[in-house]
Amino acid sequence: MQTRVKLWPMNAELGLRERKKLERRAAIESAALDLFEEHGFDSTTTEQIAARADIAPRTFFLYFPTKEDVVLADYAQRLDRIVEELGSRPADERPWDALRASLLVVASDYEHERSALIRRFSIMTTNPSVFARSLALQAGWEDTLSAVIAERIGSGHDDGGITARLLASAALAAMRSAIQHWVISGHHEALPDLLTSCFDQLAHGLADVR
Amino acid sequence: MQTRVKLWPMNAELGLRERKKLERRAAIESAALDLFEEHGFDSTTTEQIAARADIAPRTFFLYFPTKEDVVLADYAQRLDRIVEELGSRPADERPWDALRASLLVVASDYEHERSALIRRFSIMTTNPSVFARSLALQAGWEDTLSAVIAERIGSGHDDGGITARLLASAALAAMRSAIQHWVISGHHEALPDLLTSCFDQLAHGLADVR
DNA sequence: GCAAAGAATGCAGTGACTGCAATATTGCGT
DNA sequence: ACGCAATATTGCAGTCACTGCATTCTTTGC
Repeated sequence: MQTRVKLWPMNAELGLRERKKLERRAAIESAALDLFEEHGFDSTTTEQIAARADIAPRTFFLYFPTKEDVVLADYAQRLDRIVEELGSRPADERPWDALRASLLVVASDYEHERSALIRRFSIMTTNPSVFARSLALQAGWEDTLSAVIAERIGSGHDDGGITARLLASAALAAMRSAIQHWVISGHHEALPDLLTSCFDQLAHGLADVR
Repeated sequence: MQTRVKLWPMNAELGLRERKKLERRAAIESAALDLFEEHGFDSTTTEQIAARADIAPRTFFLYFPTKEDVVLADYAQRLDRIVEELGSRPADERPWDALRASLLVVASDYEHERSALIRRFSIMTTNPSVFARSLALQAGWEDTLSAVIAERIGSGHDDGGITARLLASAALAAMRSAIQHWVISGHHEALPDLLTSCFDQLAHGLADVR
């Protein structure tokens, strides 16, 4: 068993330039999260973040497009991970099962990173603009996933991709529901179990609930 | 058969004050949408909107919390309509069917208001911040709907409301998928039909797609 | 008509974000 | 080592959404 920490992916073969960039990004991120926790998201200015991260105010925006995005800096890698997993699933597996398996990977990442996530989530749910940005990024996930799924189910299902979109959309809805429940219930149940149960409920018996 | 126009609900019994407020709100909205179409959302300032609506710049923010919200001014009433419909559904109907029926009401509203909606949608999909705000508002719908559904299914299902949330979330996912497809496919198919088909796919056969 | 409640306005900010021009740092060939 | 090209950082000046507060108008109930 191997504990995967990976704050940043291994950056052995990267040049000095790239490595510094990664480091700086991480420095900004951690400075920002600290400040958000201390003074709240709204009361923290990008200048303060820059100061603590030892960069010029202007430089902040070379690394993050908005203040909100700092809180959600991990989203891109999460999506990569999902897509990667989705690509490595057997071609004859049903899309729904492939989606379930792929999202489970992320769910267990989440489970392992609990404490770091709680920070982010609490900022996210507290602050409308961060929350909104988070949903927008997830909509991007939906686009990506539905494109991958559309490719998977191929031209047999030539419905303009609505089935693929629906699959992706439902899968992410399951994910959000599971996470939401996980968070508000104080992480009693394991996230992967919750997610599995959501997927099951969606696949069977959604219409049968009374 | 009765055509329901209702840009604003009938405001016969309202006092002058309330009536003026409604009018002003509508004036701001229409001024804003015109300007957004002419010059784009980003290049339109709230001052310009105020100028065209004949109000002081400061007053804009008495009517709308953000510039984004002008584009999404109808969302509150849509939700009201859904909840109202949901409340009038027979108590023994299955939640999923009740949700379907309620969202169909809004879908047919949408269908009838095509042209007005296209304006909004094109702004929404073009502009990230409007899109994000739209998703945030829909998340609010999800909260409301899942609370209503939770009440409906009662304490027999005492799972902390995750089933209710999942139902609401899936229903809205169906709605979004249907709308998205409706918009990008140029409104060939009728929105209510698309929505029905999404609901059906979700309820049966989601897991069976290959 | 009058006083109290509520709405509109003006003013003076704050802070996120941008374009641009100047400067510093790094990578690479010699 | 050295210099040159590429790239990253910085500073500056500006725009604009949005806010609090004090002031002025408008409506309403009497």
